This record gives sequence, structure tokens and C-alpha cells, in this order.
Amino acid sequence: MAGMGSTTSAAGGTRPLYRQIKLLIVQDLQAGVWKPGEMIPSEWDLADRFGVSQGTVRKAIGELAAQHLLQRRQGKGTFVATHAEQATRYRFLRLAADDGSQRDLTRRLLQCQRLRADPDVARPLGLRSGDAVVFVRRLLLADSRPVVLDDIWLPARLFGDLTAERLAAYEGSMYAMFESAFGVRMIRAEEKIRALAAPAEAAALLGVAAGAPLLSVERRSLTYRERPVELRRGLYRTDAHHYRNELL
Amino acid sequence: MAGMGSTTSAAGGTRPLYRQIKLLIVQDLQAGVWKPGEMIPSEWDLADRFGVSQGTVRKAIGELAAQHLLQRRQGKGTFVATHAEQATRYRFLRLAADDGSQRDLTRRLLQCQRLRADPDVARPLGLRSGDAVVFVRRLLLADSRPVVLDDIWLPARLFGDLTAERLAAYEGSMYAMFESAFGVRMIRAEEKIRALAAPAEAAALLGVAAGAPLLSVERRSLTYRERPVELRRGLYRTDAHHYRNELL
DNA sequence: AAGTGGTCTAGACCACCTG
DNA sequence: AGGTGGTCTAGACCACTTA
Repeated sequence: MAGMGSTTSAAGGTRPLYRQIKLLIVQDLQAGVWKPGEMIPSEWDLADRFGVSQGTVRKAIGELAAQHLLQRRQGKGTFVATHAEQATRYRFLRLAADDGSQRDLTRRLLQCQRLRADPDVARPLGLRSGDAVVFVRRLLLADSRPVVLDDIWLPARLFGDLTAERLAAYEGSMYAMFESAFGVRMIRAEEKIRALAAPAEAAALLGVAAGAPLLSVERRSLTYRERPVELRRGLYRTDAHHYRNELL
Repeated sequence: MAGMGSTTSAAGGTRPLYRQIKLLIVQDLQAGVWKPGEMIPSEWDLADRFGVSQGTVRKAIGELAAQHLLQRRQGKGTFVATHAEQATRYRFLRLAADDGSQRDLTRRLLQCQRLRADPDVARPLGLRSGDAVVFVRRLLLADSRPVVLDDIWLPARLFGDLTAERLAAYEGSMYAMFESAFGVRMIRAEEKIRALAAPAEAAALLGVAAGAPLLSVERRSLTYRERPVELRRGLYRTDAHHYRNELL
């Protein structure tokens, strides 16, 4: 019997069925029913559970894969997306060397401490000013030369246990650590980019003259349900690198 | 009879059917069989022509719509995407006012002339140095204050007839003019972003001190089949605006 | 061989728009 | 009322991976 209509399922309003399925899957992802890197049930399995056809589950999963919440692997299964992979490790790093070289960046941790959030930090994070945050300052170096100075603020409610030691010990990307050590998976981010004259302190750390032009990249990272989980203010040297972007 | 397999159609190798359909549609788009803004045949119509099911055509169109080559409108039909629309007019303009205001930008044309391409211009455009190009310099103003200085190079082979008069006369966006007046539809673009100290000439035009930090945005625009059709070097004042980006 | 995602079909019905 | 895109189903078969 084809064409049962779109409001057959119990919960949900007039949304198409596959949208409702999508929501149910996202809820399970958010609840941690399946952890990053793990395989989720097969399309047929989910179809049985939800009482819909395989095609409907497939469409829901398709959209979630397009949003990078899930990852499909033919013949293997569908997996919860993770930052702990060589392949997707640079999805959020838009810095590229002008000469096209792919050299890895080195991290140097400068600070890691608990602070009270200024209004300028609290607002983008959805906190109240004075709320506890973890502040991290670090340098990224290419070929031993400093390229990026990052200031990072994280809500202490989520990242209270973060210490310099744990940060220094971790091998993979920061976002990989967030998801494996704190259960916080970064989904997408918004950035505001400006050019500014290097303040004295930043200039010294980056090895440029005070007042030299730097790229200012302010990033707000969001997890499931658009919840902000990170504020990052980066200063980029762009004398041998650039920020690459694609307009689609 | 279901499941005819994926290599039933005459042309094409082992690609899935819907990919082959996609190619056929792109070929027609590129050939100008349907012009920007026009409606293409219905899914059922195309399915009949290509000898496949409606679902297969639908999947092909779905991917083309995701790439912004086509636009679907429920109840109306599927249309060739166009830059001549209020809705998609700012798809490639990433500049936003810091205070969130949506004020329109004013254009002021400064130059429009034919030149021989320097190597730095020729290479990204896929030309040989010395080839003829049309050079355009213009200013974008917000609230009568200059914000962007754009230098634009276009292959004369495609845009030979472009003059200051025609540019000044045109109402819509530049890309809308390209597609309606020259039959060149811009599909996607790559940008390289840097911070630099304002050169004297640019500083004067933008109303900032020489040496003030500016955002440098180099854009390479491509049409069908990844063919480069525009090189644009913009200098942005970011004291009251910023370049917004989303990381997905 | 068995399990998984990927493709394709055929048919039904819904939602939206136009005349 | 008729056309168009949008959703849903049921079933078949293909392609890839693992055992």
C-alpha cells in the first residue's frame, strides 16, 4: 500500500516522515546512543524500528550525511561522524600555504586557565558575563615559524576538567579531543573575518612588527541544536599563508 | 520490471544512470538550450525523453539543484538558476555590516578598459600573458562611505563588448549582467584572503591612511566545466564591516 | 554467503500553483 | 481541473566489504 501520507507517525506535526525520522536520529546522536566513529543500525533495521520503508530512512540518513552528522561507507554501514580522522581533520582549518605545500602545523600551548567571562565573550557563547570559562591561548607554527595565535574560550560547565596537561598530551585535533574526552561534538561554525593592525603583545608572539596587518578570524562553534560551545579569536599571519574559501 | 542495472543506457561507461542523466542536462544547460530563469521540461517529460523512470530524473535534478545549477519551485516547475534575483543576489557577497544592518551597497565605476594580461592575471584565468582582457575598477559604498575597491579582469574573448556605458546602465548585479548580456553564467568561485597594508592609491580611494590594514580578497570565478571566467581582487575596509563565513 | 549501502523501477498519493 | 514538484512504499538488483 503506497502513499500513506505524511502524518502517520505519532509525534510531530505536518512534517514529512523522513524529517521526523531525521529528528529521531539526531536525538539519539545527541543523547550519545551511538558514539562518534561507531556504526549505527542498518537502514533496514531502522526502517523496522520506525515502522517506515527503507527508502524513507535512507532519505533521512542522506540529509544527515550531507550535514556531516553521519558518514556512509558502502558495504560497511553508516557511522557517526568524528573529528578523529585524518581525512576530515582539516575541514575547519582554512589556512593554506601560498606555495601549496601541505606541511603539518605544530602546536605550542601558551596558556590554559579558568576565567570569568567578559560580556564580549559571554554573549556569543550564550552565557552570562561572569560565568566560568576555560581560556586557552596557543600558537600554530609552520616550519617553526609562528603563523596563528589562537585565543579560545570554552564554557566551564562543559569543559571544566580541561587542563594544560591534558591538552598537551592529546595527539589529534582539538575537536577530536572535545568529542572523545568531553562528549561535545562540534558540528558547524560561523566566522567573522577582518584585517587589523597587530597589537604589541600579539605581534611579539607572532614575530611581526607591532601594527603589521593581520587577519582576525572570530569563530563561534556550535554543536547539536545550534548550541554554542566555543569562541575562538585567531590572528593569522598572511605573508606566506592565506585563508582559502569556496563560494558555492 | 525493476532493477535494470546501471549500464543500460547507450552512452556512458559504468556510471550510475542518474549521473549520466545529470551530464546530459548539464550539456543542455551549457549549450543554452534553456536560458537562465527559464523553466526546463517536467520530470516526467525528461524521464520519457531519456527512457528512465521519474525517480531517476528526480535524483539527477536534485543534485543539480544542490549545486545551484537548477532551482525547484513546487507546483511551478524546475528552472535554470539565475543571478537576476533578489533572493540569490548576495550569494557571493560575503561582506556584512558589523551592526547587522542590511543597507544596500552603491556602485561607483572608476575604470573600464582593454588591457593585455600580465602573467599574474593570465595564469588564474587560463590565458597566456599578453592576451586581451577587460579591466574594471569599481568602488562599493555603504552609506556614501567607500568599503570595497574591486579590480576585475575578464577574458576579452568572452567579454569583448563590455564598456563603461553598458556597465553603468545595468541595474542588477554584475553576474546577472554577465549571464544576460554575455551568456556567461558564473557557477562557483574560489577565494584567497589575506591582510595587507593599504597601498597609497587604494588608501586614497577607500578613504583610509596609507598602510592601514585592509582585507585582500582574490576571487577566481568559474563557469560550467570549471572554466575560469573572472579574476577579482578586492580590498575591503573592515572597520565597520566584516567578511562572514560558515564552516560546514 | 551474508550483510550493508547504492541504484532503479512502478505506482500511489500529497502539496502547491495556475488558469 | 490539471500540471508540477514532493513524499512514500514495495520490491528487485547491483556494488562493495567481510568472513
